[in-house]
Amino acid sequence: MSKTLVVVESPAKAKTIEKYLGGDYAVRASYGHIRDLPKSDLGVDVDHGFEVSYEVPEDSKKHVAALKKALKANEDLILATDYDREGEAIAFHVASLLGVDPEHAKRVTFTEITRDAILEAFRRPREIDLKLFDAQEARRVLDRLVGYKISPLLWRRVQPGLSAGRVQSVALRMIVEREREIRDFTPVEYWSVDARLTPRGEDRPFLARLVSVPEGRIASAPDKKGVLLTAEAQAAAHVDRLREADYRVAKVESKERKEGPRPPFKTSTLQQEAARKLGFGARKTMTLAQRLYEGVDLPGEGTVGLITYMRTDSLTIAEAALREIAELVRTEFGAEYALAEPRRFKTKSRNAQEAHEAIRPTSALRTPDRVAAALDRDQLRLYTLIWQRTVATQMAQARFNQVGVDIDATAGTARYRLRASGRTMIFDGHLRVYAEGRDDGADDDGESRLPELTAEQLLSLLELLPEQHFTQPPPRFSEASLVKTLEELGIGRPSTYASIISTIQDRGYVRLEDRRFFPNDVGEVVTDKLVEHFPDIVNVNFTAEMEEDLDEIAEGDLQRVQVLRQFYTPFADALERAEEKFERYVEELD
DNA sequence: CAGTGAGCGAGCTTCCGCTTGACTT
Repeated sequence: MSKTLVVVESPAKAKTIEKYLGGDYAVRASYGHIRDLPKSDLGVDVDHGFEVSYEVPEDSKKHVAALKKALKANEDLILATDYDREGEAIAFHVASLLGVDPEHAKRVTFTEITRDAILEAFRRPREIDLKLFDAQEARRVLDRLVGYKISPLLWRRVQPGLSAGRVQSVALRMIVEREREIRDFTPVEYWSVDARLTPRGEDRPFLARLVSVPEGRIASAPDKKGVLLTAEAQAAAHVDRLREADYRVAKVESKERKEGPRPPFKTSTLQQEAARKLGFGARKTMTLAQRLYEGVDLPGEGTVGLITYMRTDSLTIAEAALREIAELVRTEFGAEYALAEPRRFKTKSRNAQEAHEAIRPTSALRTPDRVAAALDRDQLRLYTLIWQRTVATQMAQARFNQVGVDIDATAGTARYRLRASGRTMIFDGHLRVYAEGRDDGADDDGESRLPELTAEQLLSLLELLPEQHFTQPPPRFSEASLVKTLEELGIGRPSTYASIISTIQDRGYVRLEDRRFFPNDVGEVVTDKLVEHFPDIVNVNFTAEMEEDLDEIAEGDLQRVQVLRQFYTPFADALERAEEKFERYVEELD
């Protein structure tokens, strides 16, 4: 019987797809990239059109051998690697290593692993997109040139074993510059005044904040417009007059506010939430997620993958999954929690390639309770987080009653205004299942319960509470906030976020203390040298500009060699100048 | 003659992005 060999990246994915495709197909995994530039040479001929030499890394040899063997046992080859730049390159390299002409190899792509999507995709194979492959190769070569040309300079002039790269050096620079902002920060003092009030003759106290004084509106912080209470004496003068004032409700504003759920998880937000809510590092989160993805033994079901692919930048949820979640919400929580139409989310991140779905349970019906016995404690905690976040995306908005109360305080001719706000939940909606965690440092918005109040109502003053504040320096990066910022800048990919964090620590550039990044001396020295000699490359916009060029290659508007030459000519000059001027760093580094 | 030490030379480190084990902490 003649069968067709299908190649994907991941063995777990291979298993699932094989199940959907049935007996005519044998599905095997490449285990990621199987061919790369050599480890110990540049592997790029910069004088001859940036020609590359590839080799199969030692660890990939067994996988290539397995694929070759599998192709012998089958008739045909279909490359079903991810629908993105890297996936296209893997397809190209697999074809060429298996002796199939990449120009005529059969290529199939899909963005969700569901039966319908797979079967549909296999109905219409296409060819490998050579322009997209060209863009990938340009990316690969550029990263190699940056990394392998600059790093040796650091070995000679700063310390052996150091490294520089398009991604890691920008990450390091952000940490170093943040530290300097903190060092240079001068706190500015300012004051606020709160009044504890109660309706006259009653005991239902609430807090209101002083928002304007006779001279004008108060600035809530030094960088805001208005009158700033800069010293205790200034606040005290107002407090003295306010002590004698008459308080009266001027206006009560009540409106309903609605709040929708957060989008489903992608790699970066999963890492952020797992850090906030569970205290997991990025590496730990990814290892646990990998286990959930690969699957666990469930009684009666065999080995089942519990979540979709965990290295993704997509917010899309498959239609079939949306239907299943909607059904679950209706039966589990009732019709008032359900949506008339599925809620869909669009990614805002630059540079997203969206080859996969969002991270979601493979079946919402596998509730955390039902899988608990098959998971260890941390796996279950992470699964629960993913399950809740996903289900919440298909639940009704939460509704709040938002009340704002303006209060006039009159002391002789002096007129003051205070404001109290409160919020009560009318309907929990999606919050019944999941509420996003807050970063520490996020200010409590001071919203609390207010008594029923009406305009013209008279109030009694119970207490005045002047409070001293100081402006705060920006916070040091955590793993999660670093990843978040990198993603916003389009730097790094879901598969590399955790390793970026490791690299800058392994090199001794930074250290984590109380889960915050602090730069070490060597990190500061390297950053200064790189900024001095390679300002264009350690710039947060460098990757974005590179991506634009890569898009043009993929569109066929530019050639790989043009982009590389345009990059390399000035880069080679900078290298030469750095070679002359980059002074050896002599001071003792620990 | 055996052991020591100075001096020399060779070889290594490194990128980003795709993927799992294998193997320590």
